[in-house]
Amino acid sequence: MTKPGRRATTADIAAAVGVSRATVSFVLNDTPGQTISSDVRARVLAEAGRVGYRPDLHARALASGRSGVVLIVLPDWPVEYLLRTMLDEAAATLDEAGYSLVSMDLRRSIHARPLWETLQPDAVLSIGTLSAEHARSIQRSGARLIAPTGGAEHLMASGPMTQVAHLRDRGHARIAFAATAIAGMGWMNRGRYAEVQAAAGTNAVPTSVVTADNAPDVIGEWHRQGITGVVCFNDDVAALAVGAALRLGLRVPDDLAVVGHDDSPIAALLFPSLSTIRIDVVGLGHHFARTAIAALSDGPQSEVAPPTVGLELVVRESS
Amino acid sequence: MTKPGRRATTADIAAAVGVSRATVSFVLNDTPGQTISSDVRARVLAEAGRVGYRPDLHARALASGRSGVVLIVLPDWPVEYLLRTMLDEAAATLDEAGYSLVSMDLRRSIHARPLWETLQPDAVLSIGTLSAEHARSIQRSGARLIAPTGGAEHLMASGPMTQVAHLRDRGHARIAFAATAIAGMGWMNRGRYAEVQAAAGTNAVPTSVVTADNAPDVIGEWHRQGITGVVCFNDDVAALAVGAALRLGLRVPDDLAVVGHDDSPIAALLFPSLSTIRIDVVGLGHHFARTAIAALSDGPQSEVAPPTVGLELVVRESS
DNA sequence: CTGAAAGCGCTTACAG
DNA sequence: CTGAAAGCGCTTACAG
Repeated sequence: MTKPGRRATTADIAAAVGVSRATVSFVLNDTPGQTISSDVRARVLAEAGRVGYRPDLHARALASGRSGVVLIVLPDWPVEYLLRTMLDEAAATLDEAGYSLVSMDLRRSIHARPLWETLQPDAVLSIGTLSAEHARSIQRSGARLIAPTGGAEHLMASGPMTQVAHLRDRGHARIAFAATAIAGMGWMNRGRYAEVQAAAGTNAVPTSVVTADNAPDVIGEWHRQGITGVVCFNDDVAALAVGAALRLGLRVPDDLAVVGHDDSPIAALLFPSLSTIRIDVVGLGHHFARTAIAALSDGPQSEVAPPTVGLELVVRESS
Repeated sequence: MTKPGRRATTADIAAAVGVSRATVSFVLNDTPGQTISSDVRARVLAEAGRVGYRPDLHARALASGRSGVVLIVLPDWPVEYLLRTMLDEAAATLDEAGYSLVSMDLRRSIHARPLWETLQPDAVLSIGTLSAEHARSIQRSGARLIAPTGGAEHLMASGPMTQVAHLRDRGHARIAFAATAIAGMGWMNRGRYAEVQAAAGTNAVPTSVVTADNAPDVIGEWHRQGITGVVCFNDDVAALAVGAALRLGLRVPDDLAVVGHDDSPIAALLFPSLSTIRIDVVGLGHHFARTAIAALSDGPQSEVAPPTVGLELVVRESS
């Protein structure tokens, strides 16, 4: 353990083995293009193991100019369970390439400084749409900014299509779209609604933001209008729609069929359980990681093809 | 902007102002115990602003031996919505003290290296119980390990007490405890159950892990035994219990009262909505941050008093 | 009270 | 093919 209370450094190893620090660095990093005698290599490795050598990451980052950290900025979407799985996959993929993934979300309290300022990552990967100010701030920090063109939200455009098609299959001609009341989701509501209209082949699809307070009124009104199928922004909204229908004495799915989105944990828990759209988050995570790795590699800036996000209809009791 | 394509350094500022780099550092960091003429101070600040100076964090960390990063290891608990709010508060508190908070959870894929190895944080704050191996790994990384004595789970011991008291108030003499099937929560199930028994004043409290599959059987059996009140591990379990009761044709809360725990988002969404226990996560977050700051401060290692976690009963329709 | 100098622990062009 | 030397951008004891 060399000197007590101090971590071993490359200098310690170099001195013990009787080579230069450069050689130690080459061996430890498997630097390509270096020819180290297998004897020296073995002795360096042995000594490193003996003293429990652990490189100082800050020194390495300072010398190499790369921190090995990729920061991912999570969108302000109410889909944490989805993001988790996606992050797991992205982290694993990045790890194989020698990067470690740190995640943050933007809706932190106002005082805390964004992590790209305090972590100095090599790259910042954004899932959702970034404000111009944040984008500038990231550029200024020196990190490479990687954001999917148009934002990741467009990746799931086929969700509403699938929802509508399913209700059609079930024989529901008159449908409505239930939007979320979550702040900041307005543009996403509109995007989904537009998809629903396109899939339904008409602009005359009733729509409303559905909240715990207004759900009975909205659902009741739709029922009176002859609506028998409701496409929901997500499973939380679907839960409200189903709850309201039940309170009104309607049968689900007989009087009103409801389809959620995201296959959130509550979808299977509810009674009746929710039909919904499951997203291939593993594929998404893998794609984001590959995008970051490609952008960080020295080669010519290869454009990364937009991913094909797998969406799958999960049929349960509510439809 | 000094030289194009390169960030300004303290050397650039020092040269422009005509002072040493040390002076620049003293001014920029407001280093106590230094006497800098206000003229010099102003000129350094002005130049720093002009060139948009941003310190290199890796260089700073290497020189100072402190990274300014606190890593918080999230427990593998199914309470993400709670942790989020707690993290917000902890991050804000740490930020004021000059630290930035990074969070990770342990159930990442096996290949990804833990963040304490790749980030070299000053401290690692653990919320839940850490495996001995992880604890050793953290120590080895050089980070200061901060873990609440006995784990944070003990902080909420009074939750079950409140649940039981509430059902008693509602006139339910015969109660049962519904445990969660989530892997790794066994010890927490047992802890909660022990609390329930203590609060009920008897060891004869029926208990069972409740899953989507067995819920109707379990609830039906309890009903036949004369149980009228169910204390649940959390709101997800409560949702299962309520759903099962409804499927069996029981009225909630008339035939069976159910109390959840955590006040998760679904608690208010469900029909009937769930009575539950709300946790003062803001207070918790603040406490964890203060603990870390105290541990990191140079002063004598002051023992941090265990926090008083506020728990509040939220009465809704299910009880 | 001030600032020149040493040093933090690495990496990597470059000279041998 | 090898390794001595310079350098990354800061901080901070220490000498003036």
